[in-house]
Amino acid sequence: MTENDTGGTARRPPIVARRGSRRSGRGRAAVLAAAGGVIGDRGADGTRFTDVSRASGVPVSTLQYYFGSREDLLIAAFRHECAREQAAMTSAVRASEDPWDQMVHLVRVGVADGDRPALTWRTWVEFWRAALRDDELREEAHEVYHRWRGLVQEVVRAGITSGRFRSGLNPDIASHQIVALIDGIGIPLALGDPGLPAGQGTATKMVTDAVARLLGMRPRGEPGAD
Amino acid sequence: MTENDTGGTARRPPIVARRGSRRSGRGRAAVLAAAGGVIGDRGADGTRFTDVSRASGVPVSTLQYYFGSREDLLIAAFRHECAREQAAMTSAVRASEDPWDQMVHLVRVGVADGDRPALTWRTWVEFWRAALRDDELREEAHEVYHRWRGLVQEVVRAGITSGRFRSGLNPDIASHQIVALIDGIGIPLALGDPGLPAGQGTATKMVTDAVARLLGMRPRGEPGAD
Amino acid sequence: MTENDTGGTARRPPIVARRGSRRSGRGRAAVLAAAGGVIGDRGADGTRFTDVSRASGVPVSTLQYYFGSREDLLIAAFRHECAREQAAMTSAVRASEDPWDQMVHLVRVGVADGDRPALTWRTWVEFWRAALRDDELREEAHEVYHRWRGLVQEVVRAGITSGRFRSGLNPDIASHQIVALIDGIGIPLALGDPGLPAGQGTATKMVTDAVARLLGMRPRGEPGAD
Amino acid sequence: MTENDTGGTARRPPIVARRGSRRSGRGRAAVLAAAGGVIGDRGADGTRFTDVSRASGVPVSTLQYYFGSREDLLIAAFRHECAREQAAMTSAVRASEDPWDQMVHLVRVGVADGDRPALTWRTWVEFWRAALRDDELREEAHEVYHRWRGLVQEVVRAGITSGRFRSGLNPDIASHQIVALIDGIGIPLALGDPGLPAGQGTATKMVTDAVARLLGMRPRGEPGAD
DNA sequence: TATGAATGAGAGTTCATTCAT
DNA sequence: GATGAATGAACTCTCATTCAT
Repeated sequence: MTENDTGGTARRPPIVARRGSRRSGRGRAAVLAAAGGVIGDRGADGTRFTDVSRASGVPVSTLQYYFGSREDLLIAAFRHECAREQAAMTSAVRASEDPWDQMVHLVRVGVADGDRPALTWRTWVEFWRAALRDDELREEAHEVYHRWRGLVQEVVRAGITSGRFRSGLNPDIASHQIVALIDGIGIPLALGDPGLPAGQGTATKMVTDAVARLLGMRPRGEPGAD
Repeated sequence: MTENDTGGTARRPPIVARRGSRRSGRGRAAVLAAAGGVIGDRGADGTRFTDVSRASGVPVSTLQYYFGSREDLLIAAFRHECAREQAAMTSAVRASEDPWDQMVHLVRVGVADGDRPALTWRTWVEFWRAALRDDELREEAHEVYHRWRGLVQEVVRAGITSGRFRSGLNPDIASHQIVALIDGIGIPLALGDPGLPAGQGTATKMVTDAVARLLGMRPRGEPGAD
Repeated sequence: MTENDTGGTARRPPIVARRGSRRSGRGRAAVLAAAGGVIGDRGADGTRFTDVSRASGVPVSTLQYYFGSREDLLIAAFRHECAREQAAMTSAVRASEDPWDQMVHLVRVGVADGDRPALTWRTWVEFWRAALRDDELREEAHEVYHRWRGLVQEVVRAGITSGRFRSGLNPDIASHQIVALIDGIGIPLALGDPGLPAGQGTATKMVTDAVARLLGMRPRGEPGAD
Repeated sequence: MTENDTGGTARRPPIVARRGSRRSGRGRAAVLAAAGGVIGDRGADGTRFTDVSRASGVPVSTLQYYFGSREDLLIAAFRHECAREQAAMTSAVRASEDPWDQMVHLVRVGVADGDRPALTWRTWVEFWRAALRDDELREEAHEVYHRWRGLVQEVVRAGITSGRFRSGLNPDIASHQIVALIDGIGIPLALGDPGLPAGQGTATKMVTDAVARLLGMRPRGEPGAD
């Protein structure tokens, strides 16, 4: 991150690399989950060692021993979250054979307006914000979006091939548009925008509807125009 | 002991109310512009009084005299930016009579991938991030989005009436979808995503294309489907 | 914004509880002595962290680590002084068996116009002043005075029983009167009043004389009136 | 005072000398009364220009124009209080011809445990505290105590002459003892000591009783011993 | 004469980090 | 490997004061 580069050298212990170590491995994962919660709660910049320590029950100096600097801890936590999201997306695609169904699943998982959408999306906003100014995280973000759009493109291509989606579709462009729709709807969700049509799943429905139209599908499964 | 009532009443000088006053008014506006720059540059949380002081040439204590606390300064800066954006949007609509042209203008202004898109969008990401955890800013954000979607809805309605857009269109839902597309494309722009198709204006083109399809228009102006 | 939760929980390190710990315990006691000196010298309100740091050789941040806030440091320092005074009083009583002698000792210790009376009394004035507006210190002051008067009352009772003091004496009232005499003479001592009859021990003599008369004793040990 | 000698030269305008000026004279007196209240309330060290400004309705810069520095304002306020006290004492003596009655009046006025003893005594503690470290105020304090004891001595002498008080009495010493009793009882009063026997006027009674005994008088007016 | 605007100095506090077990 | 103790750096904020009407 950027702020609070309070003097001192960034003594990053080799532990960070030793991902697979049995002992600290468990601790690490638990800590990362706790850290993710704190980030969603207080924001990345507001996340102090003390907070993660309280949330995880691990002493501050141990956290530093595990992760190095505060910055490294935050990065690790974000990576953790990204990996979870990635896994969810992949299994969403695997849940069906039909391209449209797959797309619907993807959108549902992506919009995530089921249980507590704000919390999820707050974390994403934090992630963007952090990635803006941290090279490592920006790199991570690029990869995450690359994979994410790759997944969408696969589905789009399958849909074109199978004739479910309109033929003139450019999968790359479509993936950008679809991902933009999902991320874009996340912002009012994160902010708890009272202007959003009420009702759980409304955001998902709006996005699904738009995606159907972009892909040349009717939401009800009727043959698309074009 | 007693002294040092750090808490207590928020000593916000009356300046805040006196927006139009000659002296401090000028100073304030200039400072806010400078602060906006610093926020885009270093992030809101990374914006120290010292930074704004350096950027504006105004002493730190004077900044505090003008705005009260650092928090208040940030809020004022964000409000300033929002007002600018709002003005740009409104004049974008006024630039034409034709609904589709108006929509194209709106998208162009909104996506803003002309000169330095990253800088603009970084500021927006900062704004969202800040609004997540500040009540005042969240309120402001809701209003900004309310007005922003209101503008889009007007255009959509005009387009439906004039027959340029497809008839079954729900203006409210459409406005959510269109705004989401624009915000959503802003994220790769902010992050400098190398996966974005190269070329200035590409993002705008992708969004315009998607909007055309959502509205039932062909980008080239051919009669829309539906 | 969110960060900088200056308020929140009072991060007072557990050190406070662990009085007997070897390491910090020593440091703490030394610091408290130094702080007491600074308070007498510059006044409690004029006592900055920097001053105590200079006087004790302990860095400012360490002082905060030990005591928490400046307020807590001052309170701890006052408590330290009170404990010392209390010990001196108790041992003054133990120095003799005869009630009148005990009383004389108490007055001598209390008036303390031997070496540098001003310094001692300045600290007490500071203590009163601080206790006026701090609940914790006021509580402490009440306890100190309670014990202090308790001691006097014991001696008075013993004197009544032994026949040395006049019989109609109310020990409670007498203790208030005697303590008032001592505290009251402390004020010109603290202020270096040039109106005080010259000579070391004069203040003690004046108070002893008054106490003798209140108790129905002659200073020289002649049988008292009443 | 001592603290907060924040740089800058002590530019004291000549106004301070111009006590009698018609216009500002009124303002000055009102301000001093207000300042006295603030001092009793928040303590001298806690008394900021802003506080006095709020309490008096006079702008900060005007206060500075009137009194010069914050220190000067405090000194003027204390002088104001001392003058009031002095007047009260003098008129207390004038209220009767009989020395013992005069003494009783003096004690009553001095102990002042009628209406809100704590407030009055808090101001005195503040005065002592301030005088400890300010040469001008210490000088003032010496004068105040000189006059105060002078008054007591006069009464004592009259009492000796008239045969009301015991003959061996040393008026100077007696005045020190009596003043000490009064000031000394002021401390538990200022601190709201719960150990003080309850009931309005109790403190006065205890002091009067002690004074009677010191002077060789019985509280009931019977001929004193010795 | 009186007052609002502006500013410099200094203080407390938070927090990441280093060091020694 | 893990952790408590100690400390330096930086930042926000308060407040008296100066300056210009």
